Amino acid sequence: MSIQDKLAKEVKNAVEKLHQVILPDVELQTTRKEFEGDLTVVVFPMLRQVKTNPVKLGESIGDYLQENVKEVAKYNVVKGFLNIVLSDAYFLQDFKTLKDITNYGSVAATEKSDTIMVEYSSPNTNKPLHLGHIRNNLLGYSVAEILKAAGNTVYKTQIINDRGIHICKSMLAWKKFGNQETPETSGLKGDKLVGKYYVKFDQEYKTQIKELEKQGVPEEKAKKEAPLLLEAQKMLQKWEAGDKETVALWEKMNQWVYDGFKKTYAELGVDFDKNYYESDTYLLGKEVVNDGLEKGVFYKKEDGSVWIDLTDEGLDEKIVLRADGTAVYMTQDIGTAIQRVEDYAINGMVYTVGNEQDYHFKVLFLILKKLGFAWAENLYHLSYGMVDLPSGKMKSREGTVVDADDLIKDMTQTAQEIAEDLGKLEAYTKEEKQDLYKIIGLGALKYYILKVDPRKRILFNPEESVDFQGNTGPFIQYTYARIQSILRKVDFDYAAAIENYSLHEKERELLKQIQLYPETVQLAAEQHSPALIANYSYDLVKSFNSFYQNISILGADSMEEKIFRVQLAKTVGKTIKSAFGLLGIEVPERM
RNA sequence: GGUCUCGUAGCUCAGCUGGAUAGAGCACCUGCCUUCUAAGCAGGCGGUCCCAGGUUCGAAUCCUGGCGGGAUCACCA
Repeated sequence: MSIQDKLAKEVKNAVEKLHQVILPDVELQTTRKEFEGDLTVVVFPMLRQVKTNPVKLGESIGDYLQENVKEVAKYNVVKGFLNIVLSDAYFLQDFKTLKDITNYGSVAATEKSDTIMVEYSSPNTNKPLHLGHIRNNLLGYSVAEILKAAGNTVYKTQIINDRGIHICKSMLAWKKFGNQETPETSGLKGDKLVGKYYVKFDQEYKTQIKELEKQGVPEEKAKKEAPLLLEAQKMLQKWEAGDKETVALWEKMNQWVYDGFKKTYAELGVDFDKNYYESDTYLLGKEVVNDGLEKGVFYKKEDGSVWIDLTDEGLDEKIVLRADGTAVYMTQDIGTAIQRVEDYAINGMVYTVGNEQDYHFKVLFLILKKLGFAWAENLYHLSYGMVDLPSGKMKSREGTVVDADDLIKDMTQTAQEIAEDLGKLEAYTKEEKQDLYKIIGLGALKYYILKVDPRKRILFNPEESVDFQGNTGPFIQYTYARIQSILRKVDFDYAAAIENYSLHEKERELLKQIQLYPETVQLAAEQHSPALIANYSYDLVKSFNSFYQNISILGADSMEEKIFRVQLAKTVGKTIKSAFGLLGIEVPERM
């Protein structure tokens, strides 16, 4: 039983004994820094049932606890707040077991655990990844890791949008203007090469529209009738008909893109257990829709299109199959969801997709529920805000994007400049340094993105580079490196548990912070929020640095102190590494 | 217009399942490297928690109504 549960129970006992009143529950919270104490009982709510003054009641409960609970050292009452000071013995005892737990903070999966598939990234195959994808990737990867740590079995996946008119645009432009250029001949990364032709298409398309307008064609009509667009549409039809040449080109160019993505994912440190391709799953969706039509979940309009009526739920009607029988976005997502459950026996899914699709997922989840799937109750749209630039929205077609590869390179470069300025790394080889710069640069970027609430939109200003000081990734990495440095210097055995020890205020603070880790992981999993882990890491590290700067570890007076403080430092290091692992951020042994 | 979402210090953000005097970082100002890594620590400056009502012993937090930003309401994905 946790100390919180134990205290809550004892407070109930106390009130029952002293006032013959049975409390429904007891509110316990961590004591605010300004007051002396570790845990605080809020007395106010009890006044409804116990007619007395809050200070007196608090004091009588405090007396009872001090006498009957061995972990309670003393107490004080301020207004209606009963502040409880826990004994050093309690903290030491707790730390004794905690310091040797290998996966501190994580819970192993059991038979009762959920099996959850986390979808993230899910790019189109016509252009390279940009900053928006980075946010998506980091969030999805991190939430997957957090769910794992919280005791779930997790599969990571992405759905690749490999079909549709947008791919045909790149293909057509390459065919027309590409002169058979390949990643090898151009030296361009595959996804960059394909993206180049996507932009090229748009430029040519716009030129054609202007020319048509000059000839007196209205803008709307020109947009629809530009020869290039018509040609792209024709290409899509050929693709769907299985035209050999078109399919071969499609395969070739998609492969270029996959090769490019592979590199970016590796740089970012994210991975997938399974890829799904839209071109594979959209047909299954159609079958399911037809089944649902028989069951009466959907209905057919006169023109043959299939719809679902969600007006009872406060939503609109939504199309699930076109009049010509072809699949829409929704059809494919229905099919994909069902395919996944068949493949992996999952009972829950997390979709990491931008908040512009809130409505889509609301509808998707409702449809799956109406189709009667039990697992539909356990679907979650991890919706996140867009990443905008000071100039506004990022648009691939207009070239106003922060490219993922470029950004990673820039961050590494900045890390290098700062490190060279500080000049602490002279002793290392070129390769070691380069690795370190990447770890730090990526640490800065990942932390910067993950520390904010996913729902909020991020304004990213490339001019003001991401910080490396204060509440940042490098700050936390630095503390980790510093701890490792201390551990390397230790020349005595520090395995023995310390008892009968009087805790320093800073040690006590730090211990309390360490104790919070497991519940933070659980909360982060419940809320699908890496930000909670990031903020926890920061608080822990602040606590440690204050401890580190104020009292000496290796220079402590007694051996007992030295041993205990080294144990503390080591445990903090372990916790930082674990927490950053959940964020997908590496920690360096030195920096 | 309907729906969803965000609004906290000059800037970036915590806090939001109601609790004490609203917290960090950046920026600005003061101190601290002959002793464990100063990417650090200690401190100062800085707030009508968008506004107005309501519920409550108690509201940044919950409810209602405004205001402002964003998203969405396609036989696009």
